[in-house]
Amino acid sequence: MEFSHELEDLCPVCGDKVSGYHYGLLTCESCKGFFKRTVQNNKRYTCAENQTCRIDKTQRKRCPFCRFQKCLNVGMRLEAVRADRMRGGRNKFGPMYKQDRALKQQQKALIHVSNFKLEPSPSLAPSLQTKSSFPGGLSGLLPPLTPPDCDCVPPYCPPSLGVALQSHDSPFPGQYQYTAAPFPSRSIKSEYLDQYLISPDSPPEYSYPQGCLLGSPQTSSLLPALPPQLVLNLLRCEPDEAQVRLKVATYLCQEQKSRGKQEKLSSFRLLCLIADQTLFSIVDWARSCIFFRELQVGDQMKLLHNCWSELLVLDHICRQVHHGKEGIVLLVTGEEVDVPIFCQAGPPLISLVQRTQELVERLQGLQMDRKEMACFKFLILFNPSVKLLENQAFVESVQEQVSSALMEYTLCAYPQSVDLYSQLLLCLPELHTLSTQADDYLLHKHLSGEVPCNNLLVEMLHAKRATV
DNA sequence: ATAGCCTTGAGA
DNA sequence: TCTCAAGGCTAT
Repeated sequence: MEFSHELEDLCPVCGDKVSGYHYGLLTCESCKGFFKRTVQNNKRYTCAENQTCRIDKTQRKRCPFCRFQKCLNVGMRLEAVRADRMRGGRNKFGPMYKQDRALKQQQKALIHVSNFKLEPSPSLAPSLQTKSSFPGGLSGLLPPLTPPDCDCVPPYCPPSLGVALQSHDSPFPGQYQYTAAPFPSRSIKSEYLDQYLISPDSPPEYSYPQGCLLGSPQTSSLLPALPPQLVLNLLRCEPDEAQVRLKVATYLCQEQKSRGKQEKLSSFRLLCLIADQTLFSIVDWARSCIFFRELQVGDQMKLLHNCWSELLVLDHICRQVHHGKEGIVLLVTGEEVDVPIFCQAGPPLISLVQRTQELVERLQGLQMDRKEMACFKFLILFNPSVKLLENQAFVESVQEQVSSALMEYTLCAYPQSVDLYSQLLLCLPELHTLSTQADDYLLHKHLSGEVPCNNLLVEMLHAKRATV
């Protein structure tokens, strides 16, 4: 399957071709060299603009400051640059590279056997195509062969938020046990920072260019500016995209298998299933989150009923912001779809897709990073204006804590963009509007019988309508 | 300064 | 011995 190659072959910093693992993750040769030069020579750059320069293959030379920031943001590791400049050999990251390779291989194999593609539906998208290489291939979800991986997936049970919240099992009990955390690039940096926080006596060779002036304990010494602990804690709660992708792909595979060869899903129904599964992963995420897990189930349900569609839209937007390919939407399954294809579905969806893309571009312009995304999710989840909360004061205090941690973080990490925090917050109303628009669209489709039943999406839709 | 290619060497 | 991610070299 081409798309997995495409995804793997792009440098997360500039989008150039990947040449191997360098300093913690797959990058291109030039960003490898740039990172090495910067760290070895302890270079300090400044940004002539407002530290939001877009870094791509053609523009990467223009602003080394933003390029280096991006290197750090995507997870390149300072400590992989050797202080003694010794050549050859292996470092401690070797096993992680190996594990990451194995995970990617596993994913590729699974997606390859499931051979799943968006199918053109006469009513929706007559020529729906993806970036994948199947010639006219969009031949439905299911492989003619039964992938061995699918056999271990238990039958799907009708979902319910209450059950999902109370159960300690995943919605896919026994499906995949991940004995070791995979190696997502986003977690590397936080791991590194955590480690650094624990052992401040062994600082990395490179320090962040700016010190943090705010008075949090960890930044009061000569240490480089580090994100507030709360932000790191929130980041640690983030789910691993690769695991979610694998879960969704496995489910789709199973679903299509039970459906049989004749009955193919329409593109819209397929997208509903994908959204449904994503929603499950969002509930799983919330359930395991700090703060949220301390709430009573009743409050948990009220909060989720209130914000599920915003979280779903945000999840989608995060993916697009970091994906960074103009005019192409990246699905949670890893599949890439051309934006115009969605527009064939008619005006309501065109407007939704366009507005979403505009918000994506706005956040890309602000170079929103994963820590800020993690804070956003909590700000949306912990909404104290939700009616009839048992513990409204707690919800309010979480929102306040997260919001001040986000402010501190933006000021520490991007001190030259003093209004970054407010610019980010200004995006929240648009996100809310988008999610409302998406709700309306979904309800309309549901009423015309186009949304699959036994669906968490539908349950949430009804629950939300009932409370409004 | 950049980036493509080359050399090195610990661990599998 | 082979692999491949480190550092090094050099034309642009």
